[in-house]
Amino acid sequence: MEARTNFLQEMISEDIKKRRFNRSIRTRFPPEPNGYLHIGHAKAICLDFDLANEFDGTCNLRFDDTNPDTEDKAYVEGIINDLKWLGYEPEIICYASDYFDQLYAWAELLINDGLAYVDDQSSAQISEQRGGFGKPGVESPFRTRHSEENLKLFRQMRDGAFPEGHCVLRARIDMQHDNMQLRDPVMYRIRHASHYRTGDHWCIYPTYDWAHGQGDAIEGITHSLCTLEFSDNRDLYSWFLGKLPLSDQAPYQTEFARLELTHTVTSKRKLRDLIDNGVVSGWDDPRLPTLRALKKRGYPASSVRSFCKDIGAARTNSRHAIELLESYVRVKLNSVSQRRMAILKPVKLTITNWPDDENGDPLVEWREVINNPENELDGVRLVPFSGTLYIEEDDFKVNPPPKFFRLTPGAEVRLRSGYFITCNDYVENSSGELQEIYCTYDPDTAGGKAPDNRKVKATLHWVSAEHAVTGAVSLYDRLFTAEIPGEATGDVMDDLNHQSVETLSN
RNA sequence: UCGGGGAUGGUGUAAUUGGUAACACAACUGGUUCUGGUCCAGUCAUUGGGGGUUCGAGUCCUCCUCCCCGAACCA
Repeated sequence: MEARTNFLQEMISEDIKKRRFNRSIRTRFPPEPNGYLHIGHAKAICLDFDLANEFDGTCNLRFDDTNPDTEDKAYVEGIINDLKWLGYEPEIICYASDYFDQLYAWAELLINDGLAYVDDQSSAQISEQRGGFGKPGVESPFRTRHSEENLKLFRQMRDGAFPEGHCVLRARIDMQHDNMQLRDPVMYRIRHASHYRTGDHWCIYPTYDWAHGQGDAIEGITHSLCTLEFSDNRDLYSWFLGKLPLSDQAPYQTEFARLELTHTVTSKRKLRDLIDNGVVSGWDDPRLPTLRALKKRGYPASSVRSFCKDIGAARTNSRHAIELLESYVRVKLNSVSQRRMAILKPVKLTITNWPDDENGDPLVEWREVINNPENELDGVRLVPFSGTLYIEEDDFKVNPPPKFFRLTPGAEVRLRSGYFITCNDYVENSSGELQEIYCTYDPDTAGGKAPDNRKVKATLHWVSAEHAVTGAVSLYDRLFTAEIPGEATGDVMDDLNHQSVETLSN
């Protein structure tokens, strides 16, 4: 795969060339601890970390924990582990809640500068006054409160004098602005809830907009990358930073398109619904696109990383075919996986001319089998071969369709690393189900090679009946039949693939 | 309705920044093969539409069309 440059790399190169920052490149990955990471986050993570690495910078992991109602410590730990599995190590692990004191102090600063005010209206009133697309908003009657009063009220908010919803702190920007984000956005709201890190120390919590850019500035972030839906927040991001006394050049925000994949969902709400409704077994169900699920399914982290690296970044909304991700997994697995033989749906196969050993029992031969045809260094293993074997039900057909190359009555095939066998007979039960297959083997084809160089059309997997170990295997398919789940009816549940898992055991 | 963003094959990303559409996935043909895997070869777009500038336009100008995001005390 060719590594192509994306617009973010060009942008950072340009900043370096123009010496936009007096410090090294610094990025951050800012998840909210209210769910686990999925493949969409993986793209953001790879972008944040790889960009930093590429330009000799660093990347922080910062938990955006400004909403005590929905966040939890368990998610923090889960996310840290998921990130580690993906193969990245943050420069530091930090939390928006680390900055609550600084944020509070800066809020008082804005109040003193007449740039923020306490609004006693309900959220419904504020929402209504915000106006709409093309309709300017109207100013709150509390917008002209004096700084001293605002400061007094804000401190009372902090000290728990008011119930939830009684008032909020708003930035004083412009109720007529075309960008709705700048119509006096809320900076603090009252929540009498305990926070998983700060406990009951605070009863006012900063909003995303008031916390995010400030956290970036505190950490010395240079490039704050996020997804497209935050585009309109960018002006607000810059506005806040422009009003604060910062010693470094302020970071700036750039957006890229989030990763969407066919036949799956990545919204936290939809994932949660699937779990809560018992459609899947949990956050790590192998049919989910969460990192812990991919891990459980056996996806190598490196293939997830190369996938993310190669899809790059752009500002175009798009949806990648899930097959592309799968192809990265296959490429990786094909090169590193040691092969083993297992029979999922067994049918008994007896070799009628197989010899006995000196005790009169069927001879057991230990055949040498290559572990990985892609890598000689993986060596070989010995596998027991005898006169009674299991082969895959699908590998035998009494009445073969055209182009069926495997075992049929009268046909000769190879048992991988074993012998050539020819089917002479088979037995079915009264209901026509296959019971057993009878074959003869050619002793001259040991190891699967014929001395006369005759070809055989198929090579079958097998397992010695006497030595076989039982087990259970789950075969997972995609969770949704539709490319875009829910596109037709609006409900993703309507597009569920009801055969997304098949568990076989014996 | 207003603001912001976007449009290159079946899918997604690229195009030395105005120089003759590349790479991957998918599909289809054929070949190889001790995994119907892998591998190899081949086929598959004149860039949303119109007009313009130019020797030359996916790249510049202009008009149009369509798509996405935004009116939480969510992030």
